[in-house]
Amino acid sequence: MKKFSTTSHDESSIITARDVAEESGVSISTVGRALNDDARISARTIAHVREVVDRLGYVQSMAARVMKGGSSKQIGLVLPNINNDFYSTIAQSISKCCEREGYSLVLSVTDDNRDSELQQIRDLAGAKVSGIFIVPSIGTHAETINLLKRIPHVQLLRNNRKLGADWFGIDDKQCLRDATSHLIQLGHRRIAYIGGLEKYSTGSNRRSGFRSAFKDAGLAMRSVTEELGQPSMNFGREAAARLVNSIRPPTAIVCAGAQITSGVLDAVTSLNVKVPRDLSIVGFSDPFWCKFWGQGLTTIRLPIDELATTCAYWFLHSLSNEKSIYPSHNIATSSILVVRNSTARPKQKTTK
Amino acid sequence: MKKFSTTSHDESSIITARDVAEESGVSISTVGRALNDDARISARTIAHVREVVDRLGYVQSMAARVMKGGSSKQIGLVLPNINNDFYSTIAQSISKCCEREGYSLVLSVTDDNRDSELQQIRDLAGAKVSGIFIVPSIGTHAETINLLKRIPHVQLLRNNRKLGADWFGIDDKQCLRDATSHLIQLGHRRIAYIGGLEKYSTGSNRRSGFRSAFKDAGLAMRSVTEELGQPSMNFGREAAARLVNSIRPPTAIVCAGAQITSGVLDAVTSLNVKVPRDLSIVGFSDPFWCKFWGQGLTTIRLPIDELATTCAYWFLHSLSNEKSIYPSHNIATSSILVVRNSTARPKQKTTK
DNA sequence: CTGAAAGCGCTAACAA
DNA sequence: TTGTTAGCGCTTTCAG
Repeated sequence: MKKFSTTSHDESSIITARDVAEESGVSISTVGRALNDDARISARTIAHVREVVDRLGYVQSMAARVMKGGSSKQIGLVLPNINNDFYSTIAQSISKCCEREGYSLVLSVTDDNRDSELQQIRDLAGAKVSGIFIVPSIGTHAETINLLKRIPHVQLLRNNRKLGADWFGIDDKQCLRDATSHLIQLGHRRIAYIGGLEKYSTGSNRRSGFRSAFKDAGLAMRSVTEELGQPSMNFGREAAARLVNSIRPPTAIVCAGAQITSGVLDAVTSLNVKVPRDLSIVGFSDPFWCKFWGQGLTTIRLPIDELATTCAYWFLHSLSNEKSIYPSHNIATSSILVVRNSTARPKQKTTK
Repeated sequence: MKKFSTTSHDESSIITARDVAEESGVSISTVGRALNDDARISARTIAHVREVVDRLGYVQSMAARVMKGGSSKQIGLVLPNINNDFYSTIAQSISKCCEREGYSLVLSVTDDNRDSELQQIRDLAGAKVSGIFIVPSIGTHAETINLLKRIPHVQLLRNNRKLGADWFGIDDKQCLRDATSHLIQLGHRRIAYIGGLEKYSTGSNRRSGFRSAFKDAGLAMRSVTEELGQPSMNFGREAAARLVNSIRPPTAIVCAGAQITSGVLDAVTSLNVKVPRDLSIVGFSDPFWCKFWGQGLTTIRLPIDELATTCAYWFLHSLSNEKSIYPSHNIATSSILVVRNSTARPKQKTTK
């Protein structure tokens, strides 16, 4: 039998409900009930058990509870990465919601690699997480999809039709149409679009938004360039450099991705391009430093914080309220164009 | 008894080793052994079991393994927040290390709130995480400390003496001394320091670095101001505004915190202060956008990525190699001052 | 090489 | 109001 000192908790073996039971002279089930505020247990016993629990520093074993069919009270968050403002804001918001609702957050960073994604979702399944927030990678493995059939999940931003129907994202089409229209109205015609590959639902929607701005304006897309690639800073940097150094550089660039924007800004800064005199730029997403860039960067401000929070509460509540009345499919449309000083009329007319 | 279709995995109940055993006509223990590549199981059986496992989409239950005394293969990461470059870089690095070593990462965001910290560490203890990375809050509860006595953990950046001895951080004193010396050498004397409270180990070390720069230069700290507060953007903004609007504003500001730096830059930008003509600024930490600020922000570049990676590998290895030969206590000193264009000689001599 | 059985810590159904 | 007991799914002896 174990012995405990009253003040120190250095006892190396793990404290179980049984230890608490012995120490407080009741049975194991009484301990369990006391901790769950079971109505059948007398207030006096509850208080006593609680006192012993505190003294011994007992924590309930999640493993045992899960084995009995209980919830793990863990939620998975599967993201391409976490070291940029866009996703880290999402993580922060979701994390706080989970904490308030009594869940722990298991973070999986996939680097947009489907193998990594599969491995991590296997782990989440093994841990019997109660649910998963996922920004799906592309070419998600069939096994991943099967695994997710067994776990409540909600997609964020990107939308893979093979996964569950629940999705929260932004209106990608609208926000790129607004950004592009802004440039068109300023008189730009030779506009370049730098965005993610069409394999990403976001990439395809944003590109279609870009194109629809031309249609709205009744313009042909003659002098337009579209650069599609990985939604990474590197790709943005390379694409921007390529455009700036081309024979007939565009008079404006629209960025269709947060990390792409960073890359573009980096390239443009090192190449010493005068913005907006020689080139107008519209960025994507509005981290707080955008106002610092040059004389201020014109960007599409996305309500990612609200999006993540709304999504998190909806999801966590639908987990407890057994798939409540809420609708499945949502779009947060409220992205707005913040016009600062990186966009202006083009120096010279591009169409006569 | 359950029935499985060969192609679909929609069976709603959970697939256990027993299901695999039945389906493949061997015993449960054989399944377990096959999956652990036990030498005693024939290659043919292993292959067969594996095939069935893949077909049924079986995933081992972590809960059951943990109950048998196994490792949860989960690691906790306890941070004040995640929505800024500093901590999100740490999270990214640690996440990748954990993935490579076969661990999942449980993310806890404390907001520097000790109650939240306690709650989250209780959860981590309940989940029987194998270890914890923690940036401790201040005034950590005694119960938190007791809980951590039972869980291998390593502190990051901040150092609470009441917790375990393992710590990885930066040389806070050195980096602020370097930053301050730079300003002194440029001729500044009326220098303001904006940093975290002394309750934070980082706050106290950085302040002492600031002061030692004056000592090194043989200067009294007559015209110096020290603003101490929460290491938040808001505090940085307020402190900077206060200084700029004071009767005798400083000719230079040293920031001793990443978020404080953001706040200072924000204030200085909105107040339209001419940098470096009227005010020199040294920032803390070097996210990629620092080169965009004004003509480029002079900052202290910290090796946070390397720090986190080193720490993660050391920690994860010492978890498996039962507290290996590595030393306990580490400092990564290699922070360097990146001089850009936010620092210059002061407009007029402050000391005659 | 493989199977049977005990038990990890907890919850919940059944007794008392 | 409280105690007893049977598993949850796995690993790990000990027997074949």
